[in-house]
Amino acid sequence: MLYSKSSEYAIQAMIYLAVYQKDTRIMVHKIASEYDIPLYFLAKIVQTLSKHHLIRSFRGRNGGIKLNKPANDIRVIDIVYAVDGPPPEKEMCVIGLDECSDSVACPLHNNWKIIKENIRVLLGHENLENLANEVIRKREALRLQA
Amino acid sequence: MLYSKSSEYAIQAMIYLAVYQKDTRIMVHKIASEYDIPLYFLAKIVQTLSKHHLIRSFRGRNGGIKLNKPANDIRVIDIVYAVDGPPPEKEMCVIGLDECSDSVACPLHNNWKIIKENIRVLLGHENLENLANEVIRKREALRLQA
DNA sequence: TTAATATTAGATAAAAATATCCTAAAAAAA
DNA sequence: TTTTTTTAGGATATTTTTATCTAATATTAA
Repeated sequence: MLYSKSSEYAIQAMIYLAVYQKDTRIMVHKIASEYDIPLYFLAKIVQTLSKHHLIRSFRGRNGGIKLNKPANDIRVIDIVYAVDGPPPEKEMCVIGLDECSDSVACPLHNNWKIIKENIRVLLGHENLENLANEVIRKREALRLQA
Repeated sequence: MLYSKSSEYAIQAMIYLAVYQKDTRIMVHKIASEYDIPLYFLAKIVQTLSKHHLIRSFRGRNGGIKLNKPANDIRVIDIVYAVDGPPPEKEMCVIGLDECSDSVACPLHNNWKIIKENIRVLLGHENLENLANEVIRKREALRLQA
């Protein structure tokens, strides 16, 4: 949609950590099976997150991973940039024309610009704490309902 | 971004047709070199567009392709759907959680919903005639400037 | 110290997207 | 009719993304 499958998995994993973490280490295996993510694939992604210091990882018995910063200090966009890499220097034209800039815009340029800005704001604004709280709230609502 | 490279090329080609077409046939080769699209790749895409009746193609000398409908009757979204296929029945959750629907939404659901709707509206609203006129207007402005 | 357990890391594989090649078919010009 | 030109279509190749496997390393428990 906007980020890769890898980033999608990464966001899921990070939300999981934010929801369940009370300073305990959580196994990659656990997250993978919970969210149906291929284990070894997630393991790779976790390594990337670790290298970007978004999480800390611990080997061996009682090993696992945990957030490396307070959840409210990690934004969705940080995760996406870590996994997919930062966005290209010069924003690509949405319909691939190279005579496209703010001054000489392609015909869809201005409309897309607004939408892209909205996305950037959304991903930059949401932090893991908010998202985790949302998830918890929803679960609770579902539980009471049943 | 939202559509494949193939769709991007297709949009470019269709805009080209809308801009230059005066019922003349335009060679795929011409479009490919103009926009730096791999010729044989574009040829494939053109076949798809043809099968979806968005263009008509003619073989042999003086052959080429042309729009199959008035430019104002072709929307960007038609091109994207033709090339990438229609969108999936049930909209995927943007962060891949499957307990996600309007009633039980994932934490980013509602925000994304608005953005996705904006995109859909934009692509569904813009037609080739508008875009072609924009391109022509911009070119003219550039020409006068020089 | 040994065994069990989790991540790390490197290699490999499978799938999907993008790109290329070659021959055929069609159409017009010579 | 023959040649030239242009798209059509099938096969193949390359690249990128996603997924898997195996062995190594670190850590803790027994």
